[in-house]
Amino acid sequence: MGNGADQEKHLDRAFLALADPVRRALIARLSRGPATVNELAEPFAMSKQGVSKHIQVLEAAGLITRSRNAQQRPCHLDPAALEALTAWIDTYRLEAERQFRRLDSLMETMKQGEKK
Amino acid sequence: MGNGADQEKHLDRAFLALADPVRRALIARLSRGPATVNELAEPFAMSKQGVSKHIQVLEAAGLITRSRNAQQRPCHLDPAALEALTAWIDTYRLEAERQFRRLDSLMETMKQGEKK
DNA sequence: GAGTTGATAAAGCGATAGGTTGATTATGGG
DNA sequence: CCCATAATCAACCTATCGCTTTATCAACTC
Repeated sequence: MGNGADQEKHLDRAFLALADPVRRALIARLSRGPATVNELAEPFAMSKQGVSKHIQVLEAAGLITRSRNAQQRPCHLDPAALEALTAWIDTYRLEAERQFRRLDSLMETMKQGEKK
Repeated sequence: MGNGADQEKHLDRAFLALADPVRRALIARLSRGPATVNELAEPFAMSKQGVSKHIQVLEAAGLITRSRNAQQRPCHLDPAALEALTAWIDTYRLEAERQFRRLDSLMETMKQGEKK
């Protein structure tokens, strides 16, 4: 075990974490620097507990890490975790683009053949 | 309307579409070329209707498009849709990395100050 | 036009995501 | 020690997700 299923679970959690406007807004905020739960919750028309849950989702997905400063537990965005996601997407985007180019040149070849 | 809420909804759908191992496998398959529902469903221990639903999720998210060929409705991966997602992620990843570098050079400056 | 094949629609079901409120746990200050 | 602050836990509710089975639609074949 732990072969690829864990990776799959991790991708599940990471992409699911991005599939929510509140969590994306949290990420946007955290990209500009660390912040506490209270700071993160302030702009939202939502209970602090609700935001705290969103933060836990982001943490479980590995997209953010947390430190400690007295009672506060500041959140930090992890760029490497984001990069892992773009890497996954790009694998298949690039493959698809390669296939398209292959098809294009095939059609070009066929068109040349017709002219003869 | 249509200001930014639609974009948010679109990102919701797109990232949610990626947050499932079956749908990611479908994307992986489609990156190597178009395929019909039957072809896509074949490798899965799941009803064809189940796979069809997954495909509809991918289509609603704009990640794939569909054409028509007799009774078949082949699926095609849309690389541009994938690129839009990496673009969103990279916006915040790059910003976060910029902030880290800024912090690093600040700490470097402070260390130099101490030496004096 | 009757049958066949590819794909979807509809309805139902268990699991879980996302939100609330109220109680509880740390940590620090006076 | 007592109190305030930061954050989480626990229980609960509703909506949605993922999947199944049954029935239906759409396009071709003979």
